[in-house]
Amino acid sequence: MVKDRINNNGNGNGTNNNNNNNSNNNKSKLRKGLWSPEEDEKLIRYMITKGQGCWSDIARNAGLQRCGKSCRLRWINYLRPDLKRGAFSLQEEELIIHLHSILGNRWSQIAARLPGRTDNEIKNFWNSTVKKRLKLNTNNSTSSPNNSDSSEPLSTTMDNNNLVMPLTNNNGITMPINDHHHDLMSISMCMDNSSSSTSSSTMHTHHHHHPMVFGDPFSMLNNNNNNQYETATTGVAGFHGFHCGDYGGMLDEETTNKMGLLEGELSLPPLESSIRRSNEEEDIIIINNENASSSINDMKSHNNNHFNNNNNNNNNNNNSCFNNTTGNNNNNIQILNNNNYSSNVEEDLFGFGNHDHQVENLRMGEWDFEGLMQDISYFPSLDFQV
DNA sequence: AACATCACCAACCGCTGCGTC
DNA sequence: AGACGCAGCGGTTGGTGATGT
Repeated sequence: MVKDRINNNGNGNGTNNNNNNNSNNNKSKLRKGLWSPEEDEKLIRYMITKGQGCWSDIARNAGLQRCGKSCRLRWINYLRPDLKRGAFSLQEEELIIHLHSILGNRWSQIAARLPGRTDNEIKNFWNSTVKKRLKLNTNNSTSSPNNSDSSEPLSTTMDNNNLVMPLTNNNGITMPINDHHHDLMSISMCMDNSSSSTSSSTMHTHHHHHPMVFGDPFSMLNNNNNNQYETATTGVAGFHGFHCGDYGGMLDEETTNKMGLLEGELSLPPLESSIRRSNEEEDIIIINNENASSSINDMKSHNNNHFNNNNNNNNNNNNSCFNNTTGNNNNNIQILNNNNYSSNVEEDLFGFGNHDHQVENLRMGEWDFEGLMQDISYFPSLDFQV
């Protein structure tokens, strides 16, 4: 649920408008607080026509009395057309829990593995929902009394030759993990497919006592479970090259075939940012028959899902705004409409292009997934190669 | 109905890292 | 080398609607 809240505090400024800063007239004119629909429209128009660039320039040139930082946040967290919006699915929640158990409060890295979700969104979701739920679970079971909050990942422990995913972290949160479906597959999902060694890894998990939906990494891309396999074949672009082994018997043969996967082979989403920098590029086409404003309205509607396949694709692949094919090497993102409000925009329009740093950070950052996999590879019950 | 409290989440703040000059 | 600008990140705040009393 997303509320389009308009800030009406009388003077038209943000609720937190800081008028104390009189040393800089320009700054004092900058709006703060909630964004108005007009501001949204301005920003979207600008991003559509000009694409992404220096945010302070964008703020200025778009006629927004906002700082560049604010524009950037608004775009990334709210206006970007590839945002999924809506409630988190169970699968996403599971994934978030797992990723958090490994990454800690590295929200951007978690978000990079949840297509269509922002770090802010995940962070809020975690703080408002998951954390509480986990604490409840903690209270219902014995757990570490340590109550300090922590941004560190939860620890993993060994239990009788089985990997038992994080029991408690420093804040005493006990992960609701009694099931063995919390296995290495979840860890593997966190890995960057840039690693050649991991991409060829074969991972076996041995315990699938429950038909864990989480095992379907594509379902998290689409809330409509009826269509999850459609999503698997036509869904979010760039899901390639990451093979995670055993599906644990969760998919029958037909499903496997439908997904176009070899038995025991599964392509999982790598880092979203990695997707975006993939050499295998995708056509992203937004078609609008009306005018720019309707395009904008469409983008602003939270059901737009330009980048999510859903039941409405009418089995027409051309309708898919986000064609996922590993062999698709044409990389144009096009905004099309009938009113000359179209432009070929660079990839950056959707915030894709500006993740170079992020990609680098993710690859070079402090979290060494390769190392993680090596660290865990000696777990006796985990039969995979690194 | 009125008020208090809770829950959610958009947006801000401060900090860090990186690139450029 | 250091100053500066910018992007990005994570923590925090505060407004608003929902819910409880």
